Amino acid sequence: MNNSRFAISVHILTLLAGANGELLSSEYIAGSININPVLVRKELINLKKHGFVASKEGKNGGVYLNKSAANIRFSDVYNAVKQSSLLGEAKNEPNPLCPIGRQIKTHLNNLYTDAENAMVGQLSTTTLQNFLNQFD
Amino acid sequence: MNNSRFAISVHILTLLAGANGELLSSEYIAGSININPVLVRKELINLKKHGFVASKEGKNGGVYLNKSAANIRFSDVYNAVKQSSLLGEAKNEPNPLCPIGRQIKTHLNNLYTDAENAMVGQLSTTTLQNFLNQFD
DNA sequence: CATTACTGTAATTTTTATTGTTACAGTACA
DNA sequence: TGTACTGTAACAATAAAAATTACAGTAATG
Repeated sequence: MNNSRFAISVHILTLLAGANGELLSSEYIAGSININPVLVRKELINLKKHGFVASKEGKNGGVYLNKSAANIRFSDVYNAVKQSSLLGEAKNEPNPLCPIGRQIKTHLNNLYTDAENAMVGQLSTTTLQNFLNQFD
Repeated sequence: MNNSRFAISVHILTLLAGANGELLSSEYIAGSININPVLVRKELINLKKHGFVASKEGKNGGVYLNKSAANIRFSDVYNAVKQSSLLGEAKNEPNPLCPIGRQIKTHLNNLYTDAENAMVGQLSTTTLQNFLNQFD
């Protein structure tokens, strides 16, 4: 994860889970996170695509949770948001003439996959509802 | 991890582990990874600081592994290289007036710590020697 | 003892990624 | 028909990463 998209998505979902079905505007959400509303709307596109939230356009519109918080695991959020490899991808193309360079991408990918699976397994143990319950 | 430092460190260590004590120059290493030699040298500073490698200055100098490959676990490498939070830190400061915003950093940090621990646990199951053995 | 081949490191530039901003079309309520 | 939203595109600003240049320091070697 190179950017703060996971944190932003979790923040959005937590706000919505705490709103009890009430619609929240991207302006309001952005105010809580303290980022630009357009960034929130961009992130919402992705959260909608994955079925976590739905929105209502027009006046008095806004966003709401489209799935029960107890049925949203953090592994789901992670998978919805992830884009790049967990441990960072090398941008270079290793030297194919070097016996190590030639094969390292393959072996690194396997290593990364195992590491990521372990992490995702841990994330799957917590739901949005669990998370929300921690707030006073 | 925001950049490819983990991959670069692993690549360096794998080359050295395969070199059987022979000194490798940063130029040679950079050639295998296909990055700038200065980046290699910078990364070597860190690997030296953590005792994985040692170097010899001057003509015919170079770098060598300072620890047996079987005693270097990937979790050690990860810990030596890591700098930022695994899942990405939000740069913003959430709104302290919002009940969610006020507490989310704490709860997110706990979540991140658990996730990272799971991943590091997995990384600790593989040594540099295991990794090297996978190469033809 | 000068030349050569390295490491070590600082300073700077270039490139790429991320985040923020502006602008405006589309939608729905009142 | 005005107002308050979402949805998006285009672009600008900022930050982070990577590459480059430059050179001092060190050790082998003829």
